[in-house]
Amino acid sequence: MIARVESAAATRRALLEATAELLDEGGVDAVTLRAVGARAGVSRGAPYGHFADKEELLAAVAIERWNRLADDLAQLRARQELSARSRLESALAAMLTIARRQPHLHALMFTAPQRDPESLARAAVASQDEFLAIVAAVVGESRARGMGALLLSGTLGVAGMERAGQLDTQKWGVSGDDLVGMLADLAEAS
Amino acid sequence: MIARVESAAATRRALLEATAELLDEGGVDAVTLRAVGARAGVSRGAPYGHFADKEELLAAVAIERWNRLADDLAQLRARQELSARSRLESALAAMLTIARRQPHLHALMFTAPQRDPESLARAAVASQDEFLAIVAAVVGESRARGMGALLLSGTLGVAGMERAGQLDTQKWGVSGDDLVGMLADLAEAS
DNA sequence: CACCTCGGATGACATTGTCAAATAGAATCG
DNA sequence: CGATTCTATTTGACAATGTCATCCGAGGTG
Repeated sequence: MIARVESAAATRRALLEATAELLDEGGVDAVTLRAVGARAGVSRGAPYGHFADKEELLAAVAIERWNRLADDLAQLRARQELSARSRLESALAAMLTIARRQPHLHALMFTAPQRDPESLARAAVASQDEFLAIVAAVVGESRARGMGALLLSGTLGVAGMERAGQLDTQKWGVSGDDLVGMLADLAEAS
Repeated sequence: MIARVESAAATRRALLEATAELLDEGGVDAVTLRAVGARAGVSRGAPYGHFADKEELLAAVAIERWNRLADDLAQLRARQELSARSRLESALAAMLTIARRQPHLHALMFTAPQRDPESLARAAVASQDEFLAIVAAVVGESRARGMGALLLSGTLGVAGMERAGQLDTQKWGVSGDDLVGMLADLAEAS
């Protein structure tokens, strides 16, 4: 019955990809189980064979993105030809890029599901740990945790301001990129 | 027809308050037009006499909260018996308090409506200007805008991390309050 | 070949946002 | 004072949606 589990896993994968696509294209409102099913080539009820409900399907997409980010950060951390500072800048930029290119997905990554809030938080830990290591290379182990939390929050805040349309460069005299640059400076100077 | 406008305005007010209550109690999913109408003592269709659609009703609640925050910050700015530093700390704390006590409303305040994104952004400007003035009293006019953007983003980010359950004090060695304290230190030191 | 297992399909239902039509009650005018 | 107009509100209706109970059908097993 290997064909069976293969096909079942393929369906699950198609559902996740269809969900991610619809999310990027039209936001969370565009993600209806019927649309997901149609795009994945199955029926509207198929998701219930793989996920408890719609929220869990969305959470699964967010978790996958967290895992991919962890991989990206791990690879970044290993690039010793870069300075610690530029690795940090790249890490911050990577997180900001998600927010800019996939704003709805990014919002989902920071939205705790009602049913199982732990699953999302657990998926985020791997990325956070990689990020912590990158920060530690700049500020040292002793200050890494506090500074890491500050940089992570700061970047999330910049993403949030941008998404809300409240980071008018004319008004503030700085762009989102400037702000993450300031955060990186802050780490290096500490 | 004074009685008319009074009663119509009263209905509008009741709708806004019912929406805010339901939002606080059960999140945005708990805000159904039927529930809003029931709590406000009107029917499910009554909101359409005052708001274009559900989104505009929710945006109106967010706008009201922005306006109230602007008032609070203006009052805070006028309290000259406090040091500039403690006024700044209070301002940051005020914004974090909204996120903690009314997380769903706070999220709405940073969610641009599809229909009229400008209305929300415009309502936020008053608060931002008050905040800018409070920051300027600490860092001076020249650095106020850039630092203001950094502090505002930082606080928003802390709120977001807390709401997502991703600001584990054990893991990071700092609390949300510690982080806004770091932000205030940062301003003062600049 | 009969049977079973299980992913997937389908029918059904309650909930919801939305709008057109109907209603009522106050304001205005003759 | 009576007729009319205006407008906030109600109600009926409908399509879209999430969800579940039930059914189907293709593998694999005896």
